[in-house]
Amino acid sequence: MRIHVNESPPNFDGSMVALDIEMFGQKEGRLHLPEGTLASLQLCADAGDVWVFTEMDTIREAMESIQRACWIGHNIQYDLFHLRRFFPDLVTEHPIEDTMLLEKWLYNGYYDGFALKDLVRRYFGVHLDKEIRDEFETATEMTKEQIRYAADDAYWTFRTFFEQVRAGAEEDRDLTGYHEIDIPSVWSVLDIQPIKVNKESWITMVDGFDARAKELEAALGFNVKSVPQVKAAVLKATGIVLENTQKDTLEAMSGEIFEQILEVRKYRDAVSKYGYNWIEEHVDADGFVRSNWIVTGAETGRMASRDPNLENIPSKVLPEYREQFIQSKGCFTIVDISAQEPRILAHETQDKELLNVFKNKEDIHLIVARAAYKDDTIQKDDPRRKSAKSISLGTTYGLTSVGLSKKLNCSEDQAQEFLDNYFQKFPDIRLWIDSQRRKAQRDGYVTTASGRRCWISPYKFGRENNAINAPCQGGAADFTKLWVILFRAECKFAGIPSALANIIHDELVLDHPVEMQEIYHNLLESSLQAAAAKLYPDVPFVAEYSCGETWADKK
DNA sequence: CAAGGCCGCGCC
DNA sequence: CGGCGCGGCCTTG
Repeated sequence: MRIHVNESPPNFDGSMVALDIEMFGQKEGRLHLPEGTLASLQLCADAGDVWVFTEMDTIREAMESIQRACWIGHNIQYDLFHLRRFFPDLVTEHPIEDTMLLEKWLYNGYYDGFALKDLVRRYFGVHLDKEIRDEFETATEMTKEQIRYAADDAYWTFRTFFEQVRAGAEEDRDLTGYHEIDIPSVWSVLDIQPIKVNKESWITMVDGFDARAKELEAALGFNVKSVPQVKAAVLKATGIVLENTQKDTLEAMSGEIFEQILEVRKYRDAVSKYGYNWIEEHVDADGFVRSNWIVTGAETGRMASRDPNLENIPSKVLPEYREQFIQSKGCFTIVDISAQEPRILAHETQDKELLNVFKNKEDIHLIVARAAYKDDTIQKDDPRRKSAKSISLGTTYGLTSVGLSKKLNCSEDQAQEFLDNYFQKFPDIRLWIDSQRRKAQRDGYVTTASGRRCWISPYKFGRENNAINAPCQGGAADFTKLWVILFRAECKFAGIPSALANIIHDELVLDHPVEMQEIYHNLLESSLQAAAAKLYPDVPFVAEYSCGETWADKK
């Protein structure tokens, strides 16, 4: 391999070019923030030469030289994010490939390492040394070794991509979903705007939680976060020997001590997980939060969010938190898909009754409640409707009577009866569950609506449940990704920004000027229906829309 | 003493 | 009963 440093780039028109950057001055956990300076750009379009550029003007020249090429990266989202900071005019939507996303498309659930190092080991049996990477944190100029290291990454990214394509073809794998869902999603997540929080109000709120936790904790006299201490205290106070100290377990008990423990824990967790530290770490000087979005975060194909995770901000337990997320452009539009997973279950199972529930625009949880309890008089406000939610949800998780009985705090026999009644009403669900389990056993994988393959490890505990859950959860992820892709395209066509500020699995949050509310509503709805028509043509999809000043302003 | 396993829990 | 990310406790070497 020849390394060309700061030479004039060749003609890359029409090529497949592996692209990789190195950055100076970045810190762990903050790689996704607009921090650090560009150290170098490496390009590789054949296995013989790598072109390394270390000066801003030669990097610009190199970026210009690849405008009519397809870019290949390993986690190219990272490279594009930083290159766009310095050369916004040269990093607009462009043909790309990604060896990490492709590897996940091919083998998610089969392997568990998806770093370039892992791929190079798998495909070529070569060990890549990554220790030199740490030097970039404090360096300001590249040494010979660093240039060599940087060149290696582009070289191996290039070779890996073609090896993956070869392997995929050999196994007769369909890459349509990778190209139509995961790859365009890179542009979707690059497009997610920072979201504003009310820092002062957040701190005041946490002050209150902290004071409450301290007061209650002092009265209890032991550490509620310590399993041994909680078990000992409960034993002493009630004589009960606890198997675990989980929320569900304690909630099922009656007695003052259980309520007190849960109360302290709630506020303790609030302060430690979403408290002063969260503000300090994640709220930038401008009052905005910038999360790291991961296109394929879960084995099912779901996205993930970290540093901070914006998908698990309390909403039910302490609704005050979502009030601290505030509009910065006028108002939020919050849209979520109603009963997303049950709709996908209807598509997967093709159960006539279940399909009819949605075709007739009926309330799924109410219908399930009436079936499970064999009582047609149940109405919307009946508590049994809420229990039925656990049955609907549980189906997609592979629930058993044991799990359901714990959730509903009833006997196993009773839970079994509810399930029997449920499957009697929706017989094809049970058939589908059996067929998924057999398929996972026979083929080693199940698939989602986009053709995404979820490998089910035969050695993993609970694999039968994964076989059922993966198509539902993964199919829901496919849907949301496609929805956002189509929505972005419609916004682009309309000449307006996509305004996307957060994605929470089946919910989108948009931050936009008040007068744009109607147009965004219309574009969200038309892209939603287009995504549904493509992936789930036989099930009607319905979304609920809200507008307001904060994320808590949801119907 | 740091590292890592485990538990517990927030969201969907 | 499925999927994540993350903080704290507690054991390990």
